[in-house]
Amino acid sequence: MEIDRSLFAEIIIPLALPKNYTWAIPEHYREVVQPGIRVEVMLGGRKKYAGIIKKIFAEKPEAFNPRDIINVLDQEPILHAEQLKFWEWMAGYYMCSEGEVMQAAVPANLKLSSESILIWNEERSINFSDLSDNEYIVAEALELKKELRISEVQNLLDVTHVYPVVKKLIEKEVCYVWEELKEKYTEKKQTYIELAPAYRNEDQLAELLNNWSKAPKQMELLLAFLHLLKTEGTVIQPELLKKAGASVAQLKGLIDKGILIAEKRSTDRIQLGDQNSNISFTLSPAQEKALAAVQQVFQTKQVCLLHGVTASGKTQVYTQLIQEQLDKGDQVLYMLPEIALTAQMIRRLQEYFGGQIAIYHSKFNANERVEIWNKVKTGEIKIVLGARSALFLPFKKLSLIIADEEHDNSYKQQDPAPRYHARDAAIYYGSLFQAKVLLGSATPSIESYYNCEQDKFGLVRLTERFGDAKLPRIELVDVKKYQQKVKIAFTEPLLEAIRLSLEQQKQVILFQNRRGYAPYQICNTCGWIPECQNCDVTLTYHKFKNKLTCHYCGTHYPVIHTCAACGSHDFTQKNFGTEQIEELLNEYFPDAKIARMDYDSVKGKNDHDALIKLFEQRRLDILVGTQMVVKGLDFEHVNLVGIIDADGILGFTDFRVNEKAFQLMEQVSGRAGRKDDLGRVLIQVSNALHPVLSFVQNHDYDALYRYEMINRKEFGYPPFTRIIQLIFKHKEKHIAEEAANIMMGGLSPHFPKDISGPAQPVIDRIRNQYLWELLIKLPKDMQRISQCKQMIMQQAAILHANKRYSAVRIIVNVDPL
DNA sequence: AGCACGCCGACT
DNA sequence: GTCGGCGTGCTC
Repeated sequence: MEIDRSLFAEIIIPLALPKNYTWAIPEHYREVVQPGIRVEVMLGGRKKYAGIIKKIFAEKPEAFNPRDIINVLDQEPILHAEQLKFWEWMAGYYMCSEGEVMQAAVPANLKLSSESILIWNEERSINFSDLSDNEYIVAEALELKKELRISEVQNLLDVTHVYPVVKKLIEKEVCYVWEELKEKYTEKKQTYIELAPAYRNEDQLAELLNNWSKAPKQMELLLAFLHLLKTEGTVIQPELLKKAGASVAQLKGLIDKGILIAEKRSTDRIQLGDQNSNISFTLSPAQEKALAAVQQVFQTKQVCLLHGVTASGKTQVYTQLIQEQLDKGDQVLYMLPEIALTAQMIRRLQEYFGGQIAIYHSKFNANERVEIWNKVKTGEIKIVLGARSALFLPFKKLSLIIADEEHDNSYKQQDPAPRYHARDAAIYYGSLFQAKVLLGSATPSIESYYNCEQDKFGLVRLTERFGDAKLPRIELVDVKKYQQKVKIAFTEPLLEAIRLSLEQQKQVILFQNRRGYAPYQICNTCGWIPECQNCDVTLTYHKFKNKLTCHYCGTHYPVIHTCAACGSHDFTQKNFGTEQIEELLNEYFPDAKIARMDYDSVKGKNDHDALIKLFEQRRLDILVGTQMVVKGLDFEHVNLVGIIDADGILGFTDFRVNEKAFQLMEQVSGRAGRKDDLGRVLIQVSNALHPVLSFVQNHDYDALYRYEMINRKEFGYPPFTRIIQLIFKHKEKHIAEEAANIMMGGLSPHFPKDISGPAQPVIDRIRNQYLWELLIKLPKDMQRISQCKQMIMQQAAILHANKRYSAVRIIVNVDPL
């Protein structure tokens, strides 16, 4: 028998396949393949993908005949072994495929796209008599060039639909389709302008300038160049020409004279700039103590929670820790929730670390992301400041991960799989590198605090605000005292407080957690409330757009004037959104400069930064906003924060109400007051006895924690358990419900006490799909959890084998919080 | 994710 | 009679 020396590779391709597929490695690629290298593979009839080799083995699979790899795309792996391990863990833990993890992890440009190409069929006898005019044109071009892209065919023809023509040509065997995998990543080349070596010393340059006689325009240009060189370090052609208002010809004059040189080279889009500007700063004694305590914790524990009140200067502690890693030559990942990644924050860190820091989040363009990817891989980039997606960067020698604002829900990816929690995943990822993980928050999540109590994480507190600043005074205003029948937005005490602040030339932040103008409207005759057709959510009136909007799915509706239930035309608008609050403020304070910050008013990221800048520079007096005003912003001159409607915050339907309400109110109030002025926080509320309010008033996180622990124990929710949420989706309500309950039946013999059933309808219906939910609450027992996951997969397979339920989509969400 | 295969409504 | 809708299933 012939000895089979063939090799095979398990390859991850960016698809939601139930498992990884295997391809054969042809003889001539044997020497160059290794895990982490991308290869081009064929899947199905004509589709090609760039997949990543996970592992290489010699045993031929029995069940199928692997196809050959077509091509090897890299000379060296695009990631390290740690990342592949991390993907595997994530797929297992969050119950998704490794392909889905790859989708989330790898920048689009490292995944490849296929572009169809038409190839001239040499075998066909050249007889064009049976072709139409358009077909003839294309066929002729094909005969000449042998191949054409679809896009080129488009240019050739004067019709909008090229596909029918192409289809006919293929049928008539004039050509066939080939597909080319094309690397989308193109290096950006730019023309750099530099001084010619002869003029690089001061004397030579001075002499040149002093003896300048002709061409004043060129002189001007040269001076502009020197200025840019001094301020920016490097000079690129378009910037120089723009700044000097000069033409290419004038620049060419200087180059021809041998004074300047132009060089085209690929730029690094991320400006790594100069090293460490090292603005020195000193830690306060409290910060010093906290830093030492964190270091102490890291001696014995991998994870440390830094519980520091707002404006206690956690960032300075981080900075110090980051510096330590840099001194060791290691890398650091600093994660922030997307919303807190503001220009203000970035600027502050760049001041400390100069060009060594790279910013990374999903809104970056693809080329930039690839560059950062590569530089993190080689270790050239030491610090990455990024949102949750930065966790997937191919770090080489990571020694510290910071997850700031650890409690923030946006660390959890909800929609496309992998439904991962970046804070939790960071702890596993860190463990692969023996890296330490620092969680920071002024209002820690209950589960993290619980982990501290269980001695799993270390806990360090920072209870003093930086620079002697005091915590603001928090006052409750009982709205019931000030309003008659109709709900009002502003009580007299709040108006008075705003007036006072404006008189003192101070700034005011008003917080209202509802966008739009009026959150809902109600028919005065029968009480009918307009709702979204998809989501069963009340529609919010937006005055500016003059539309009703569903804040859940984003659908717009024309304004409704006629009641759908009784035909009455008499509607009342209830409650206040930020839009209306802003309008009311303009009436109350016509002279104040007022701005609104919410999802509708800040479209792009730049609008957001611009607004913050305006406020920072005190060009605005009052800022009205939703949650957006809360995150990671420090303003020097705010001495009043008003919470318009605390009832709205305390009345969420979520079981985490209290935790969320505390977080929101605590974070907003943190915006008030600085060293010279402790500031005021006014909370308008009708239920002034709500316990959370007293926790907020006393800034007493521990009291909230104890209160929540009792609540959670009653409901059997985390942190005592691991939760797996199963969502069943189907067009027909009862089929989704039945499927959910059958799953429950299948699971309950094995996990009798863990499942909360029967299935519950999920709050909303999205895109005509009905959603039913099952919750499984498991003790933190590794074996039991993996047993349960296996059982879920098994039951799902059984369910799908039944024709009736084969179209039920099952979404598995592990730790759905 | 594609894409082919396959089974029921409005048209040259 | 067909063209074409999108529901279901498979891809190493």
